[in-house]
This record gives sequence, structure tokens and C-alpha cells, in this order.
Amino acid sequence: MTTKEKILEKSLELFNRNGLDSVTVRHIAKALEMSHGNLCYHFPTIDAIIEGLYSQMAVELDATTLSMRTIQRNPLQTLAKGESNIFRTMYDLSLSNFEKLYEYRFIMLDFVSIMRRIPAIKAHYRQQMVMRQLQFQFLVTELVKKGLFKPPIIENQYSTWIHSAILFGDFWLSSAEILYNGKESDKVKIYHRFFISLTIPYLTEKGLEEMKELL
Amino acid sequence: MTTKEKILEKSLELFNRNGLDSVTVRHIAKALEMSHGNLCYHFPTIDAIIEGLYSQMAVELDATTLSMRTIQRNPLQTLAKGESNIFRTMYDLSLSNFEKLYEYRFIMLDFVSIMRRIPAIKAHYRQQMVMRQLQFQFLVTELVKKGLFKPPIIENQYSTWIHSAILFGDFWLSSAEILYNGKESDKVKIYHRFFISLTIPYLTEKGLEEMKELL
DNA sequence: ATTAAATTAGTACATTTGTTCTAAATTAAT
DNA sequence: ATTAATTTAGAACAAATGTACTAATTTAAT
Repeated sequence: MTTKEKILEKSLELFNRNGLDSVTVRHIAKALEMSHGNLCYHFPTIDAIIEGLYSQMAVELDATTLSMRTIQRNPLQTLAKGESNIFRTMYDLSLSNFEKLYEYRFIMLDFVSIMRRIPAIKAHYRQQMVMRQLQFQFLVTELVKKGLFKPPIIENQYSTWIHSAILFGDFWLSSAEILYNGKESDKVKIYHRFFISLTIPYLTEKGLEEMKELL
Repeated sequence: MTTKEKILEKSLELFNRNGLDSVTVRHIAKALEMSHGNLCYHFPTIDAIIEGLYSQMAVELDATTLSMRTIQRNPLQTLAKGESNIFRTMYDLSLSNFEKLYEYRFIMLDFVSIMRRIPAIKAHYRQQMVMRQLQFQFLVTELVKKGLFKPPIIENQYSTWIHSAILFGDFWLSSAEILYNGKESDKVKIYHRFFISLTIPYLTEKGLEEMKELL
């Protein structure tokens, strides 16, 4: 493991534990038993560390999104494997997404602050968001075609719902930080279940049966 | 207007404009053309200012919640006024809530950070949350009874939904801060409409008609 | 083995910040 | 009008922080 990697790893640990505000280059250096002068040799500013961690997360999230893209590219083929697969795939993909966000939770917990501090991150996030929206949109359309999701009752119903689903995805960690009381090790699972449950009123009877099977 | 009030007012303005992190006692004092020594006479710490503003918001939010409580205390009487009233009331109350949150948006934009810094605020918020949850629960039950909301398909469906509605209420400003592109003056209206739209799949046909009338 | 490049430690400096303190000035009370 | 209380300004201090710089040490290359 290179020094840069060691720094990123330890920084993530400290950011997650103590929050963005409370961690300084000196803390990180001390935790690594190196001089902060040296640390600044590798990462001249603390923002560079944050940016490095964000990039890491983005890359790792992309790995899961990639499977999503496979579905998108060959939707018929993917869906043809059997209808129960699509929910299972959705479930698994969103869960690994949630887990990844938890791994980098300091970013989500200080989301606005980070986006304001580092414009490059904000730009990247906004770009990703356009993609996410399209993927969701596509997925929902497929689900309606397949008779698993109800057709929209009013115009734009699903795009509104997608928007709120994305919002949930971005801020469940913040909400949990303040309200969650249970075991830390159950947090991801529970909020992910919340997330999945939000689809229920949109399901057809057929969709509901499959979902019940899954849960 | 007392000096304390002037300080709170100007602080709110600066916090909203520049973000929590970027505002110091000296900035506030300078904007008010007073010495920061004097400012610290009225508010010994910057956290005291934040706490003051949070209390203000809480009190003002309570004013709207109070009307909510009137419904809760005399639900039959309130509902008997005509079924269209309940949606109108919901709409108006949630809108004034959204407007109030916008007025104190710096709090919502640095929600986690503030809750971590000032335990008293966190405690108060958590307490309020229990109330909010109950009010929502009650409201939904009434709406189901009245035949405006569908009965739950699976157990705890509505408590999950309420949870996510509260999450939306707390973090729409954060999401908008990063993603919203439109006119600033439309922000509240648009996100509030989102919020209201999230009820649609839960509405009965009767409910849907009334909602369409409202929107 | 020698030279060049890189990494590292430690120091130093300028800024900022929250907070305290003192003395002056203003206001209110009697 | 005198006294007491409140308010204000400004200086002062300590701690923390980001960043830069220098010199030493280690590593890699030839």
C-alpha cells in the first residue's frame, strides 16, 4: 500500500468517526505517526484529501452502476431471464449502493458543506445525477411495461417519485445520524428496507407478489 | 428592536447567505457596525446565536403546528366542515412549514453539523420528531377512515411512508442546494409540490379527485 | 558507488477564531 | 444630580490551522 493510499484510508476512518470539521492534517498525520509536513507533501491541502476520497467512492459506485448499465444496454435479455430477477437485481444493486455510501458516510453527512467547498465535486455529482435519473426512468418504464409497476396516474408521477427516491438515497444517512436508535450494524439494512418499501404503492398485484417474495 | 434581536436577525442573514462555516462573531459584528466584544457580551459564544435562531424557528414552527393540533383535538369537528377542507388544510400547513424552513435554511443545510455541535438542539429536535410522527400517523388514519387514503396494503406501510415524508421535509433544502436550477423564488413552491405529489399513489379515487382540484 | 530524485521530519509563519478582560461611555434609577 | 447598572469598544491572549520552507534521509537509477 502506497503512502497516498494509507493517508486516504486513515483519513476516511477519522472523517467517519469524528466528522469533517474536527479532522485536520495534523490529526491525520499523528494517527499515521508521520509528520504533517510529509502529509502535505502528498496532499498539499485537506481539500485534496476529501477530493481523493470522493473520487474513490465515485469509482467504486461506478462499479455497481456498471452492472446497472448492463441491464440498460440489454434490457430485454436481462429481463427475459425471468421477472423475479429484476426485483432481485434492483434490490441487490441498491443495497450495495447503500453499503458503499455507508462506507464513505462522512461525505453524505456533510454533503452540502463539501459541495460548497469543492466545486469539482459538485460538478461531478450533478453530472452523475443526470445519469442516475435516466437510469431510474428507464427502469421504471420497463417495470411498467412488464406489468410490475402501475402505469402513472398523473403526468410526471414517476419522475417526481424518482426525484424523491434519489433524495432519500442521498440523505438517509443524515437522517439516521440524528434519529436512528437501533444497532449500528443494522442501520444500512433497515434504511435500505425503507427505501425498497417506498415502491409498494406503485406495484401492481403481480409486482406486489414478487416483492413479497423478495422481502 | 433590541440589540439581541438585531444580532439574531443579521446572523440569520449572514448564515443563510454564506453558510454556517464561513460566518464568525467578527463578521456579524462588522455587518452590524459594532465591536465583536460587544456582540460577545450579548451572546458569549457563536453557538449561543445558533441556539437562539433555532429556538426562534422552533417557536414559529410551533405556531403552525398549533393549528395542526386543533385538528387533532377536534378531528371530527374539523373534518365535518367538508372533506375538501382537510386536503386544503394539509396543503396550507405544509406550505407554511416549507416557507419557514426556507427562512431558516442555514439550519437545514448544515443540519447534521449543528445537531452534532449543540446537543440541546438535537434533543429538542428528536422530541419534536416523536410529536410529528404521531400527528402524521393520526392524520393518515383519519384520511383512511374518510376514504381519501387507501388502506395499507402491508403492515406498517404508512409509518414507513411517514418516515420518508419527514426525511423529505428535513432535506429538500439540502438537495435543492445542489441540484436545483430554477428561479430561487420558485424553489419552495416547487419542492412543496413535490412533497404533496408523493401522496398520489396512496389516494383513493375519491381522494384523487379532491387532490386534483387542489393542484 | 555515485548521483539524482523522492520522501520525510521538523520548524516557522501568518491568519483566524473564540473568548476574556478592562476601561470608557451610556442609560436608568433614585 | 448622583449613583448604580448596563452597554459598548477595543485590546489582548491562547489555541488551532493551513501552508511553506529547509535540511536530512531514504530510495531509485545509472
